[in-house]
Amino acid sequence: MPDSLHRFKAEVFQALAHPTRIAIVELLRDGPVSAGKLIEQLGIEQANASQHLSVLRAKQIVLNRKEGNQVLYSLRDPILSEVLDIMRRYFQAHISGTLAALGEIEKAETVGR
Amino acid sequence: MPDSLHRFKAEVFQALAHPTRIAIVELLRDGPVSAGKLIEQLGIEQANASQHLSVLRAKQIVLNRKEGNQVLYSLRDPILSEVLDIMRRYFQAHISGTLAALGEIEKAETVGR
DNA sequence: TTTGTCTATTCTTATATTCGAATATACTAT
DNA sequence: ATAGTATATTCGAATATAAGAATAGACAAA
Repeated sequence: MPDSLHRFKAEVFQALAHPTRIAIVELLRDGPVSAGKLIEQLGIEQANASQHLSVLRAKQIVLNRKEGNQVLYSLRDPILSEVLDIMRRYFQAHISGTLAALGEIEKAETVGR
Repeated sequence: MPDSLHRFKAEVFQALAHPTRIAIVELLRDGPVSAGKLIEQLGIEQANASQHLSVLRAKQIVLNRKEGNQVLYSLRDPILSEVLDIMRRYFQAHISGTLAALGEIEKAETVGR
C-alpha cells in the first residue's frame, strides 16, 4: 500500500509548509538553539513560535530537551537541511518565473507591450 | 529580506503537502502522463484529481500541454524527484518512530508495561 | 451539427490552519 | 514561599484546504 508512504511524506511537507517553520529549520542548521533565541531571531509572538515548534515536534522534524531554564531545539535529521538546499537550487533555477507566479513581480512583464 | 525566500519554499512544500499530489509527482517521474492516465492510476474522482493538478500547476510544479484530445502533464523540474528521493531516505531512516508518531502503530509500545 | 470523450471550474459543506490574547506550567533565584 | 523568567497550551475568530456533485468547455468522430 504505497499510500501510507505518500501520507507520511505529505505530513512532513505539510510540517515544512510555513515560512516561519522553514526559518526555524534553517536556524537549527548549525546546531541546537533555545526557544528563546529562536523567538528573538524570528521576531514573532512567543505563543506563535511555540505553536510552530509544536507542529515541528509533532512531526518529529525537531527534537527538544530541557536545559535548565530553557528548551533547546535541534534538527532531528540533517537530511532535512539537504532538502532545503535542494529547494534553494530549485529556487535559483526558477526565480523569475516563480516570483511572477507568486505575484511578487508585475514589472518586466510589460516591457514588450 | 529572507522571508520571501521562506515564503516561496513554503508554497512549494504546501503544494506537495498532500498524498495525492505526491503520488502525481511520482507518477510523472519518468516522463509526461495524460490527465486521464493519472486519474486512472490514482483511483480518485476526476474532479478531485483535476483540482490537485490545478494546485500543482499554480505553483509551477508541473507543466501541461494539450495533445489533441487530452492534456499531458510533466514535471517542470526533475529536481523535485530528488527531493522525493531524499524523503524516501529520510523515511527509511525513521520508519518505526515516524509510523508511531503518525499513529499507525500502537503495538510494541506496551511491551514493557 | 450532434454525440461522445476528456478535462477544468464552480458550488457547497466539512475540516484544518493560523494568529493573537489570555492563561498555565516549569524552573531559578531570593 | 514568592517573584521572575522561559516555554507551552487553550480559546476564538479569520482564513484556507479538501471532497463530491454538478456543470462547463474543448476537441474528435460521425
